[in-house]
Amino acid sequence: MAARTGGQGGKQPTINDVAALAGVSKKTVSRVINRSEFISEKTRIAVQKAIETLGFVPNPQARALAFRRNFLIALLHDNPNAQTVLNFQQGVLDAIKDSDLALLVRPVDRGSDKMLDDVRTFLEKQRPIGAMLLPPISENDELARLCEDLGVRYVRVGSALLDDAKHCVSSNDREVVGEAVRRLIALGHRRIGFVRGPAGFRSAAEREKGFREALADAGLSLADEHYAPGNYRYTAGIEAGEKLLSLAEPPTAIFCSNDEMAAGVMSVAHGKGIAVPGELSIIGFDDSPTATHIWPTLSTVRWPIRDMGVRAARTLVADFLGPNARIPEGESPVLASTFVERQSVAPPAGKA
Amino acid sequence: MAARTGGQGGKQPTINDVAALAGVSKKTVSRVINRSEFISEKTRIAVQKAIETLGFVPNPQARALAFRRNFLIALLHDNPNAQTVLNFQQGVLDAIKDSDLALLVRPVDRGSDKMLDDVRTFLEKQRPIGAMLLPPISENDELARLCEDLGVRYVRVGSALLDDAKHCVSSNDREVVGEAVRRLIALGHRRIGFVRGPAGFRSAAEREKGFREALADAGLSLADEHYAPGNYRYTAGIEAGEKLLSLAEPPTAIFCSNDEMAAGVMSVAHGKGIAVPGELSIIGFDDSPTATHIWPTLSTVRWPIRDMGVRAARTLVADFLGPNARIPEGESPVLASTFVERQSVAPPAGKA
DNA sequence: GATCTAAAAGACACCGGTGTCAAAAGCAAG
DNA sequence: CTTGCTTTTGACACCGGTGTCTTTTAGATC
Repeated sequence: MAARTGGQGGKQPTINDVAALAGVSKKTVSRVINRSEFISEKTRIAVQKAIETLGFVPNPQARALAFRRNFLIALLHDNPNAQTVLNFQQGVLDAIKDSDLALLVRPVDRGSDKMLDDVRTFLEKQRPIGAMLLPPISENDELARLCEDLGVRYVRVGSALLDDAKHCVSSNDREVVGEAVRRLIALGHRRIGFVRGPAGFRSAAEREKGFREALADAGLSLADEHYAPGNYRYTAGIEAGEKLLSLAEPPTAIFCSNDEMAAGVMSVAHGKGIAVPGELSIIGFDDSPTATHIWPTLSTVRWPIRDMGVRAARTLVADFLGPNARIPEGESPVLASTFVERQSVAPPAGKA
Repeated sequence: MAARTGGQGGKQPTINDVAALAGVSKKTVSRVINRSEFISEKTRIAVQKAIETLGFVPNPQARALAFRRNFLIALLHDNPNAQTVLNFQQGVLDAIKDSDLALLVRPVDRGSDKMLDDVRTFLEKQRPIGAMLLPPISENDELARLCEDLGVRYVRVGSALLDDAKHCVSSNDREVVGEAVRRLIALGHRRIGFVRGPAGFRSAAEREKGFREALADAGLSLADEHYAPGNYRYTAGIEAGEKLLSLAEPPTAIFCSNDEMAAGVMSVAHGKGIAVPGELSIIGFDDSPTATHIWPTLSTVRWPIRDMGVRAARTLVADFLGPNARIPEGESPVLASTFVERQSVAPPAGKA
């Protein structure tokens, strides 16, 4: 509600204007802006008034230059899943809303051999305070080292601990996948198929581990023929569905490493006239919008991605976000994913 | 492939270091950086060499300060559709990839009464060169005026011309919706339902116009009972589906103003045992990932959103993007949407 | 009132670039 | 070798803030 100057593209007032109006030196104004404690209440109020009268907003470039530090944090991602990126982004923005920070978004191409150079140039140019690395690029150790070398703070977001807690935000995917599988087993499923994520993805490996552990705990194991590779794409789900559902003894339930592939499996089932969930239960992972937009709605694992965005921002720049953003010493960087049961899961045929 | 300094968080070289190494004044280095023409080839080469030796990267904050202009462009959005935002973002990044520009992302809450103040503060703080407004906030005239007042360039992205060509990028939604509807009519459909987008959205109005025009051209009209309101959400699609498919004489085809609502209508059809496309054809709008992830796959209108991102960036800052980013005088700011036919469309029952 | 001390305010250089304008260098013509 | 002009280069102030150090002010004590 600060009073405004005329607008009309007129020049923004500077710290000098404020100083002149308040009848103090610019350094004093600077002290007020930065909440210095060595300033008398009377002066502070006078300066505040001048600031409001002029509608003064400190120039962040000048501050950045003088502070030798930019009030920017960067989000680096190479993500096939738009919703995830955007939700995370939203969380970060929630966290930095009332601060002086702004968010810079930078997609990177992990396939390119110039990737490291690109990121280096970007970081050298923009000099953000810190960078947040989303999976799968968070799994790249060279990238983390690069940040370290450049003096840029970083946080790696992942499905498992990738680094020490100071540089890490993750979720307990493995356990929750286990929970989902135990649910299938409890319903009576014994032949449970698995569609894997792409090789080289930590998230894919974690989900597979959780899956196998849960089977093993129940004295079951994953038959080779019930295993399908994948790459997190819909088409891989189609292929996996074709493979698993053409078997003489097809699985009665299939766990897919993400929702997109689950949607692919489901459409193969529809095409073959296999009822979901009557004859086939399906579980996905991500709780993407697709999960609720397909029919029947998909049971899946919800990743606390927005909260992870908040947490990542706090981990990175708690010191810029005010006292209640501080993360208590020793607090775990692992946030809880949850299994969300929807229509796509039921007891196997003949067990209802 | 520039040679690197040691790294290790050591200080970045500055323009002074380069000048010293090359044995010239810093102003001369500045000329090289900015490709000034008043410089001899010999000096230029010497300076270039010094730059490469040191791995010098100009400090953008200092430049921003001296130029009185920040090398940032902002993307303002309040968008329910993550994929759209991200695709657009990607297009913008394609366009600015080899430039000095960076992208700042800023979601805004169009519901909040502080929205204008928030945006104003943001723009005053960051002082981007320009801002891109995505729908629906692109339809807000006050926001455009605010940019104007603050001397921030702007581009409004929309489904129809919202402003003069200098401030506008749009797509020809109306015509393409017409094309889709004509296709339905050509297949033999006569009872065609319509699910509308939210009131106050220009895009929703455009789609409805296109729909009604095409019907009218064929001598048909939209029966009141075949009309359902909506808000672009899946649940609205469910409600619309319940309404339209419970009629004594339900429509044989339904046009939905976006894919999400189409997915809702489709799941109602599945639930009622109505075959898609055998007994009901469905068309959506957006070509979101959902469109290909549901079964049967959804016919829809593809918005050239990534291209619109490229175009928006060029419209905004062609002068920063090199000569081939210039938009030829008089080129239309309207990009072509296309009708994408998939499985969800067929002749009406009994007409096969 | 004089003296001492701590708190508050200011002077001035500096962050790393660019703009302006003057000086130097290069070159052709006289 | 001058002169006159154009091209190239440099000196210096400046963009709008902050850091450091000094000076001023206010209050306490004698």
